[in-house]
Order: sequence, then C-alpha cells, then structure tokens
Amino acid sequence: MSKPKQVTIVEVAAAAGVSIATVSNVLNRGGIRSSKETIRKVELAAEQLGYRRNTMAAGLSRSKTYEIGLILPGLTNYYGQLAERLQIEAHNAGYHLSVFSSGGFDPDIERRNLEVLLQRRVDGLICHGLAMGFESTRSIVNSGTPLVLINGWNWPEDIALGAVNLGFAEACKQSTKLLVDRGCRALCYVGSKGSKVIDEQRRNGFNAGVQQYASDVKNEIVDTKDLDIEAFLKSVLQRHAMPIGIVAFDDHVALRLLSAANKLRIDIPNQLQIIGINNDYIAKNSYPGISSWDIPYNYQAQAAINKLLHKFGNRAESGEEREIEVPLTFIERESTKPLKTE
Amino acid sequence: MSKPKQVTIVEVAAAAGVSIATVSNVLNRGGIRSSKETIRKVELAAEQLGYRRNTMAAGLSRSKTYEIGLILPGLTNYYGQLAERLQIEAHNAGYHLSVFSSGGFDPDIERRNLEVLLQRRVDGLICHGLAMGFESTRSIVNSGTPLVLINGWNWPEDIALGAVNLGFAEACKQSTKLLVDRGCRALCYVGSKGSKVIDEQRRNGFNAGVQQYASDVKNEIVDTKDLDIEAFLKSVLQRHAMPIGIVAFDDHVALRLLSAANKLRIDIPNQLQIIGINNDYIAKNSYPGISSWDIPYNYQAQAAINKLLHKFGNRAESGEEREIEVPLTFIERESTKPLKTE
DNA sequence: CTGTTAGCGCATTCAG
DNA sequence: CTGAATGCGCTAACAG
Repeated sequence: MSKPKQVTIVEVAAAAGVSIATVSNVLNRGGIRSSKETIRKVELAAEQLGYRRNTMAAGLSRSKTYEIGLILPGLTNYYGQLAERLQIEAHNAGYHLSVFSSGGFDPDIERRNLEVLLQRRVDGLICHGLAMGFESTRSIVNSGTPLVLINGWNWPEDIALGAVNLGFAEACKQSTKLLVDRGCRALCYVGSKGSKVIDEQRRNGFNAGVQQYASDVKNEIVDTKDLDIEAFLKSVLQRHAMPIGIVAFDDHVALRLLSAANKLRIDIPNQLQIIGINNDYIAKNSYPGISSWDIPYNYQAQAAINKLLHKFGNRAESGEEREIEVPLTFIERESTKPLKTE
Repeated sequence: MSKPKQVTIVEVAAAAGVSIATVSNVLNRGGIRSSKETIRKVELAAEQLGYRRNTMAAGLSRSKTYEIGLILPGLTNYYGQLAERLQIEAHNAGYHLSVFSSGGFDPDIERRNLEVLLQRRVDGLICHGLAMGFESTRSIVNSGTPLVLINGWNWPEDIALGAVNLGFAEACKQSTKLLVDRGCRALCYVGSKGSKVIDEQRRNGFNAGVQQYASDVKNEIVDTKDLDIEAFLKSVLQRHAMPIGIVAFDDHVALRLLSAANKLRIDIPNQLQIIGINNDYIAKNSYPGISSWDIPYNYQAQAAINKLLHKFGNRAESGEEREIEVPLTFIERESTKPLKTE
C-alpha cells in the first residue's frame, strides 16, 4: 500500500489494445481526434485501472506546467480571502495555484519560496508586495517567468511590468474628507509600520487628504507598535477639539481603538469617529459598527490573473502592461454616522 | 525573455568540464563525495550560468517529490494560521507544502484539489475535515498516498489511520462547568451548523457538560444561521434566571453576541457571560475582552507533520497510528470574570 | 572519486 | 486515425 506502482499510460495502452500515443491523445483531447470506438476503449481501461496522469512527466515533456505560484506575506484575513479568490480565478483559467506564505515580511523565507516555485517551473508568479528589494528580486526572477505584483508600487518594469494595486491612498485621502464633512475637528492616522509599503500608501493618502481637505485642522500620525491606545485616546481628546476623526490602518486596529473608547466611555461618533479598512467581519459585527472600506476581491483577483494570462499570450485578455488601480468602496456604519442622525 | 531556455545540468557539466553525473552529485550532496576541486568547479559553473534544478525532472526520476499537499475548507482565521504553521513545520522536515482551499466545504472543489495533488504525486496529504464522505474519499485516495486528517473524527483506518483532532468537545464541556462555577443559572450554545463536524463536536461537548455539571439549570442550543441575535438575547434574558452563560461557536460568533449585548446595555458579566473559541485577535481586543480557548497551532502542526513523516518511514518520529487529541487552553477575560472581582 | 548508461511517464513529430 | 521513436532534465546503479 505504501506505493502501489501508480498505473501509467503504458498499462492503459496495453489494456485497451492500442499504443501509448493513442492513449495520450484521447486522454488529453484538444489535439487529434480518434474513432469513437478507441476513445471508449481507452477511457474504459483508464477508468478501470484507476489511471491518473503524472503531472511531472507531462510538464517535463511539454515544458509547461499550468501552475501559478502565489506568494503572500501571510494567510490570515485579507491575504486568505485574496488567496481564495485567486485560486478560483486561476482554476477558471485552467491553471492551478500553489499558495505560499512567507511569514510576515521575511525576505529569507520569501526568497526560499520563490526559489521553490521557480524550480517547479511554474508558468507564472503572483506576489503580494515583496520584502526583497529590487536588485535581489531581479537577480532571482530574471528567469523569464512572468511576475505580476499585487500591491507593489513603483517597481521597475523589467521585473514586474505593471501591478494590481489597491487604492489605499485614495481611500485614506477620502477618509479625511469624510471625517471633516462629518464635523471632525482633528484627524489622526493610526498605522502599522510593520506592513511596509501598505502602510506607506495609507500614510501618503492621509497626508494628501489633510493637505487638501483639512489644512486648517490639527492632525497627527501614530503607529500601533508600542502604542498605549487608552493613553493615546485620552491625550488626543484632551489636546484637540472634538470630535476627533481617526483613520485606522485596518479593521483590526479600528477594533482596538473602538474597544478602548468603549472602555473609556468615549461617545462614538460624537466625541470620536473611526474609519477602518477591509470591511472585515469585525467591522460589521462590532458595536458600534465600524465604517470601513470594502475590498473588491473578485475584481482584484481577476485583474491579477488576467495580467498573467496576457503575459502568457493565451488570449487577448484585457490585462495591459500598466498598473491597475483597484478602487475601494466606502461602507458607512455607526462609527461615523452624521451627528444629527445619531 | 519569455522562456530563455533554462539552463540544465548538461550545460553546467560542459562548463565545468565534468560529466552530468558529477554535477548531479555535487549539487545534491548526501550521496557520493567529490574532490574539493570538482565541487568548486561545478558550483562555480552552476552559479555563473544561473542553474536552477528542475523539480519535475528530479521528481520523475526518483519518484519522490518532497511535496506535501494541504487541503483546507478555507484560508481565513483559524485555517490560515494553521496553514502557516504547517508550512513551517513541513519546511523544517525538508518538505514543501502546497496549500489548497476548497471554498467552504464544497465536495466538488475538494475532489478536484485532491485530484490535482495526487496527479502531482505528492508524498503525502494533510486534510482538514473532509467534505467528501468515506466511500468517495476511499476510492480516490487508495493510491497509497499517506493521508493525515486534522479534525476528522471517526474515520475508517484504511483511509486515514489516526488523526490530529482539537479537543473542542472537552473545551465546550469544561466551558459549561466554568460558567456554572461563575454563577450562571442558564446555559446556551450558539453554534454554526455550516461547519459540520466541527460544530457537532462542540455541541456534543456542551451537552456532555450540561449533563455532568449543570443538570439542574436550563439550557438551550441555537444556531447562528438565521438567528436574530438581539431578539435571541432579549428572549433568553427574559426566560431564564441570570446570569446567562453562553458558549459560542468561535470568537466571531462571540463578538456578535457581545456587540448585541452592548447595544442592549446588557451587563457583562453580571447578566451575561460569554466564552469563545480560538482566542483570536478579536477576543483579545474587544470590550470587554472575551474569554476564549486558545489553540496550540504549533503543537497541532507538529503532530500532523510527524504523523506523516512516520508514515513515510523517515525517522522514528513519535507519530503513531492512533488519534491524537490536542487540548485547548482556557484564557480568561472580562466576559466571564468572577462576579465579585468585577 | 568520476563517467556511462538506463530509465522515470508522458507528449510529440513523423511515417504508415 | 494510429503507432514507433525521440527527448524533456535528472537520478541511480554500475563500471572504470
């Protein structure tokens, strides 16, 4: 039982009384047509013997694997959701997606995963951000394997030609406008430096928003790392005019802020307003509900896969060489509902 | 650039002035030793030419892939965390882990993923639960590929010999005792039927607990599906003596209960107490904090990988043929803190 | 120690 | 429409 010699086309051919070439033909379709009779015989034999095609042999022989490698910083929350969608889209396009996580943003693990995937001779690669840096990436990816980046800004074209980026910057920018419109008289961005470029985009957007829509109100930027949230809230409420508007890195951070506020009996949204990003389960189910930016996973996943297909030259897919910006959509909940309505 | 003919050992051999066998030897170590000089030459040549071993060819040739397939119902939260740990453990053991999600508990996708993995000739399989049913699974897995189940109860040994199961039942059982000890005078289990066996285990544990520790208090079992949480809470508070103790399917469900309670101004833990499972980010960061059962991912992942290695016959790993039950540990927070303390 | 030789399982010309 | 032959890139005995 430990390895019952998997059956090969040779045996199927013998059982069906035809040559291995014929078996290969009927089992892969597409190419040459065979007579009804042989098809039946072959399929029957394959069925009975429990034939299962050996991917390695097939891949080796035609130097094409129909496999796409995906490298993400992690697999929880946003990343997990994205991976699931990508897997579906890949399948719809006739490919398989192998998912790898490089634990946080660890360049070494990332390099290792990349290496594994390239040794597998995957047809293409989809990576989220990339901890490794340009040069390092270039040297390893110059194998000619198409690479599409998700949430990778400003990458040299010879490495990743275009990327599928979420409009975090714009979302954060609009958040500031929204908070000001809702009456906020001071703004904060609570970020998460650990997430590198992702955080940078948000920060930039926040700054741009402040400059454009709220140049007259106080604002500050802090990071959750080593942040005592309760102390921070107290301090902010004391130093600035209320209500205070906070743009949180994501719904997780938003939840922490919300909980601290509840504990301190801070009135939301009259004293404090919060906007998160991701439109998680959390945002929907906390109390009060957290206004958040929803991510169009389907669209994002489709865009990424299409870009790859385009690179493969499969069809005239819509994926071009340009960066694609995927816009988020705002879902408003009680954490920012207009003052009067509440 | 679209496929610059990857370099093979043949070219490396030529460049280094040795035979391909020698190249194969020095590049894979382990086997035969070579002279320092040739090692240097070969490694240099490989380095310069940018040689990268072709996994398919290697796998084909030795009929061993060093790949493990993982099939999960999804990739978010618990599953994502588990996948990450498994990936690390697999790597430590010299294997690669390819992660596949079968979107919810869809038997068709599951079958497809299984098929893909088997065609890849993975050395082993790790599956979480399994939507497919015994017979169906048996017929497809009888290829002799070792399969270890995570959270799969009561499977026939010829399919999956033993499993690594989380002690959900025991956790729920102890939860009832705990709630009673904390003064609760009625108990509820709020489950999630969509999660099949996982929910069943919890339910069983809850029932066992009620019977053993709380046979004198009222209890009920409901399901989140189509449940109006606020109405449910109101009704329960009205019908039973307080405090009410709730065992939630997981921290997500617990959060929903908590939020509804907050909204209704129900006093936690004096009128209502809640225990979740998973010890998520949520449990830690909600207000009040949710008491929850922590999952020892490391232990679980190690156990699963060890079982597989044992099956491979690699080393005298500790994995036996028996089921392994992984105990959860209780983390208490404000949602159940003893009445007087609060 | 190093080189020669046979496959691994399948896809693909190219004749029949 | 079908079959015999060749090779994909690498490993695993054997010889030298």
